[in-house]
Amino acid sequence: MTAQRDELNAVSDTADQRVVPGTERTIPEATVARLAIYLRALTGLAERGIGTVSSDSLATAAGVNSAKLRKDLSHLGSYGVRGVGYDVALLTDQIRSTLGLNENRAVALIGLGHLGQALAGYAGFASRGFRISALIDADPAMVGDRLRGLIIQHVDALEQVVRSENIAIAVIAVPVNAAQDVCDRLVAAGVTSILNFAPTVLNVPSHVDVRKVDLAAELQILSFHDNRKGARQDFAPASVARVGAVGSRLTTTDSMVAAT
Amino acid sequence: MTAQRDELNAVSDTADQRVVPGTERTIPEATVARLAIYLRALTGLAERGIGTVSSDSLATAAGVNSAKLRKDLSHLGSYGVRGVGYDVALLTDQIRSTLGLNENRAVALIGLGHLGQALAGYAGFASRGFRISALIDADPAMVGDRLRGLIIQHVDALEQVVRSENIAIAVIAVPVNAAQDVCDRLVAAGVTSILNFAPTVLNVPSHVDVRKVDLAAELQILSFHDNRKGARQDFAPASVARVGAVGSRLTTTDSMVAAT
DNA sequence: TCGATTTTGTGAATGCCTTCACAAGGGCGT
DNA sequence: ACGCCCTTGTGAAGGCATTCACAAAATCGA
Repeated sequence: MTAQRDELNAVSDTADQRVVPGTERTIPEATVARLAIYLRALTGLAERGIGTVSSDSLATAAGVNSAKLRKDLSHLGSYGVRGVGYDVALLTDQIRSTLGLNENRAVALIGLGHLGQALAGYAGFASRGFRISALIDADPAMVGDRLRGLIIQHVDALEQVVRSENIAIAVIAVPVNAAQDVCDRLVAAGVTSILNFAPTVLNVPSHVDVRKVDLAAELQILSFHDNRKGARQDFAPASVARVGAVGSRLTTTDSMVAAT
Repeated sequence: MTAQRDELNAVSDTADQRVVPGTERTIPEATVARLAIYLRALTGLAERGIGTVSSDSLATAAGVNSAKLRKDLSHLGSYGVRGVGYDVALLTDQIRSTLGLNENRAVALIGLGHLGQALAGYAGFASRGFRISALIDADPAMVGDRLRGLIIQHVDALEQVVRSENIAIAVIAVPVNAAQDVCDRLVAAGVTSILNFAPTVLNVPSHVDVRKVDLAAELQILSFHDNRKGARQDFAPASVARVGAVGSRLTTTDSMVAAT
């Protein structure tokens, strides 16, 4: 899955990438997912005035091991300096560029229930490369209201809004039974990337990427492991940390559905 | 510093398959993550009165291919009937049991900002095996208020609440700079599974599981793929003029400030 | 009873990711 | 200049996960 065989990707802006002919730098999906984490860690370092960082400490800050970090960075042809480490500012630029975050990306948010409103107000979007540029809901009572500086539009105007703002990324936070319909309309209007919070599988054509966040599923996965723990070492209240076999798992939301 | 529990798993890694008496099997992590999806799909089928389902149609409903589904189910020793399919009710039970969802699990929710309040009201938790049994926030103005039938408690009482309700699973929805502290206290109070919405890496001892949901990271991953698509040729559907050039440099340069 | 048909369960093959381990490169002190 | 030490970058190895493909059930109709 994960369709998208990528070919040429010009757009190298900051540092010149050695664009070796025939070397289509294909970056593993798992690596891409971690780049976002590295970026976050780098931002933290920069704020603390740290200008250079070793793979070891960056890896620790990002919660991975250093071999993995180095392998990941090697995929984007990054420039570390042996014996020294990585330049924080340079690496930040490299990753931002790789992720396509160099100018803020316009995002549409559909559905302004509790979750939608929380997302609308989430500062992390703005600070990390995204600008919510359209708020859409189906409730007539909400339409016209102003939220975070934007006017809420009716879902009837969805296509028009998406087209006029040239939006490629949308966030779906509508009730589960409306999700597929909204999705279809977004896709028809030209959206190519969707972040889905509705607990349902969305059907999309193969050129559209869908990522999902299923909150209850996350808890269920935790529940599974918790269940196991309870069964294995019979209890042991928070006193001693049995550091034996299983390491703590640190996992991310997964799933990249690329459609049929 | 910042010890990383990942440790070099020099110790037996594959050898920790301690099969406890009973039906303990080892289930791949990737499979566990999908079980939650299957469960959701099964619930949908049951609601439509469907009593039996083939691996093929269940797979379609869950957005995976049927071979993967069957392999997954084989790990939990499920009983499908050859030539017929799976009994929806039976399979539902099997998965619920595997995930440890047989009785509702108590969950504590820490942080009642916009996101926290949205989570508190999320019906999907209750309907899928979880009961939020404690709401905690640091804002004195909120403490004592009633939200969704629960009284908001002050974070000072965190340990006491967690212990008295015997809570093993917690959801962290506090600002990023408070997250590690809250995490430490939860762990000390006996919590063994954490779902983290704060955009930071949490440090925990090895017996604790952390899953994280990083909303901005999800968008960034989409951004990466979208970037790749745009760089290719436009295969613009119908009329939509997907601006070929990535140009349009408005350079909003709003730097990065820590989210919260 | 038997053969046709359907669909599961699973070894085997393949491919992706992670981890290992070390040579190559670069700075720094003397 | 010259070693010494540090850290990167990366082949190679090893583990998981996915997919393939087919034999083994199980039902049904005649």
